[in-house]
Amino acid sequence: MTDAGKNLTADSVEGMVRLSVLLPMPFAGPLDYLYAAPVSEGSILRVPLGPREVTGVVWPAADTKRPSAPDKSDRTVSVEKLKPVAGRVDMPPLTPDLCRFVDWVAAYTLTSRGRVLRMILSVPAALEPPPVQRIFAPGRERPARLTPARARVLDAIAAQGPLSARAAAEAAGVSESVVRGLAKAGALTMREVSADAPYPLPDPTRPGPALSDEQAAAAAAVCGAVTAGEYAVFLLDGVTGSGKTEVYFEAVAAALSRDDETQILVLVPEIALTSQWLDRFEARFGARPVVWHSDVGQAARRRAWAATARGSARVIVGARSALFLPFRKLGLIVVDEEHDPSFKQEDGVLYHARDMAVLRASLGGCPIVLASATPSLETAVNADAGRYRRLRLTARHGGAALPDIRAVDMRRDPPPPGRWIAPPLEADMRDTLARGEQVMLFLNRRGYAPLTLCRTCGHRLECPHCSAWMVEHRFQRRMQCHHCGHSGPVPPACPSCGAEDSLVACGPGVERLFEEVGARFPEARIAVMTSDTLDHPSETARFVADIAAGNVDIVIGTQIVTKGYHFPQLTLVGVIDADLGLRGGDLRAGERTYQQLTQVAGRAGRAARPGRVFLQTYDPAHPVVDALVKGDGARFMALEEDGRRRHAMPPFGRLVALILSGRDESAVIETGRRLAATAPSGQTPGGEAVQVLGPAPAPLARLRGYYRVRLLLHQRGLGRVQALMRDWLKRSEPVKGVTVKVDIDPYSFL
DNA sequence: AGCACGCCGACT
DNA sequence: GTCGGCGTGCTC
Repeated sequence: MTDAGKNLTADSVEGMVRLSVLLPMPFAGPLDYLYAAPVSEGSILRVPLGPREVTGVVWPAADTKRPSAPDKSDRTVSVEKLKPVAGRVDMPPLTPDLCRFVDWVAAYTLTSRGRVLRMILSVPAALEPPPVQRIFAPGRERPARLTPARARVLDAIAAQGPLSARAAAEAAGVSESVVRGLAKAGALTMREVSADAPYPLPDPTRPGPALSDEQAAAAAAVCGAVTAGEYAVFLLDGVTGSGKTEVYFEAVAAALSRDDETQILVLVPEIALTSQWLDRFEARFGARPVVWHSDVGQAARRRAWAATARGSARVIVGARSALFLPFRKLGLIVVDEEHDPSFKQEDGVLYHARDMAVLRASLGGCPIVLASATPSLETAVNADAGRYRRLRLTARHGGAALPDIRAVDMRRDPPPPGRWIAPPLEADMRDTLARGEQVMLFLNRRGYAPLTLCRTCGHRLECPHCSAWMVEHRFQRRMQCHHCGHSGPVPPACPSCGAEDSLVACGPGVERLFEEVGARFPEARIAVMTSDTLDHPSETARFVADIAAGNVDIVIGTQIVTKGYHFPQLTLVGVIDADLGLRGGDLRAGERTYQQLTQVAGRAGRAARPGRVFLQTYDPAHPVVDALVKGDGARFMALEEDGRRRHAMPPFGRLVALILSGRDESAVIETGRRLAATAPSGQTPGGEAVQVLGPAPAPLARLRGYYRVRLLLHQRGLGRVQALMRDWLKRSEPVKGVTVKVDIDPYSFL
């Protein structure tokens, strides 16, 4: 880094240019600095800020066509106050379309541009020179004393080429001091190289699998857009097991084949990013893609970020935050399982990665593929309106049949008291196991039981920080809050009345189901897959390999098992409580449950043997259950669409949630009152009716010790709501100690 | 976001 | 008498 501008005098200001620099902090807009020469927009700089030095990005001048209102602090700071830039960072500039993307996301989500830039510059270490590694190569001298240990080290390096001290020592079975000793004696020479070896390149010329006619047609459509390098949105709508991945792999191959620079981003829900997915990618392209998600360690993140910015990373697969990587030349985006609710970021900057991915593709001028067996209503409506091009895959790959789905009426065929598997499911489990096939039981509830109460006084064990029940985790012998992570021992007596042996578990969790299955099927080998048992990726890989190898008879799992896995011997799926997701009445409950149950059902019978799915329900006539049983998702989604249209709910209207939270309950309530008093009502300038509901206590009225109140704005139309929201928030007097979060297009109603 | 400045309690 | 709690406020 240079020190341009040191000892700056008043006169030399004349020769300097003014630069707008956006900092990765929650400022309203860029700050101005001086620099000796013009610098291209997107360049990454070091600039002084008060007593410290920070990283910033040279920002394009405000674009009046952008949806954002101009920053209030637009008046220019006088030249005398400007400080000179401290230096430049050795990294290619952010591309103009990435800068525009930051502006758009900030304007859309009502956050500052600086906060969005912070998501881009998420790995400060990547901007520093890459760490060096010391490697040892054969030297000129012959060692004076060639001990056996020394000889083995020299042999290892002769055979494998230059090695680090650790690698050489390991290969020779000696300690690192032997290696250093050889270097000191001149028998080895030490060299410093960048620790970041380039990522292996995926090879698009390797032959792909044979595609069905449907797959080939879909692949051809996407590849055409990739080759043309034009913005286009495809909905790849294929039943579970139809081979959507193979189709978009063809598009990845086409993008890789364009030139040596084009980059590809594949977004997947975090839990679908499995070793099985990576193995498939490697089998197709001969190398693993660059992986990006929250569990990737510090060093790997730094390397992935830098390689993306420099263009040497060609294919990046990641969770939603990968959308904010600094690509140089994006040629294709894929959003797999596009309906998945986990694409909605629920804290910090609230954005929907699928929607923002479409925006990024449009700004970057590249095609995007949204893939799902159960497309979201939003995407389906866009496809029907012709904005997206729908590509259908109607048949399972390799001729496998879709599973036979039936409802088990729990009123007619209830399980015995204290048990959760109804007789029809239990009978089929026996038959399935007798045939040597596998069973999966799905219950989206971690722990032993969702509720523990006292038989004597009726007291319920609640989290001290949240309005939520403590969940017993019997494997760990602890009570746990699933919202804040608070945990404690299982109390020996009721904390309220003191009665001993009076606490009873109510309802099933996967651990309780495990107990029941163990009792009913003592011979069976059972695996429980939840975020508790799969907290390390290596653990997950072991479980998955074990199941795929047929070493497990019954898999019990939460939603973690619903995606991404392919277990050829699995033929029976039992959904313990198909009604679970339908309670609570949020806007998308029906849609989400339909999608989730379709995905779990899709785990059954993916290979030669046909699959069966049992849905245990107290309401077999419910449209969701009915649609699944009849295999008529289209009718269900049409019904859902009709309801949303009638009520002008998304995707035919807009919702914005305000979440107020603070430690002091009365201050939070007061904020709610003030916001309600100044709430917009009537019609927007565009003639769309708006209405504000609330304030009401949030469904989790207390979370981590914070009181939470919600307001919901509903606009009966699709006009922009941002200006209206900004005005509203400006009109309302803030209360100290209370934070107000704005969630445009909320998904979760918690 | 940091980090300073700034005004009120328990210690050398 | 100081050290230090973290509550506002500024950073080009």
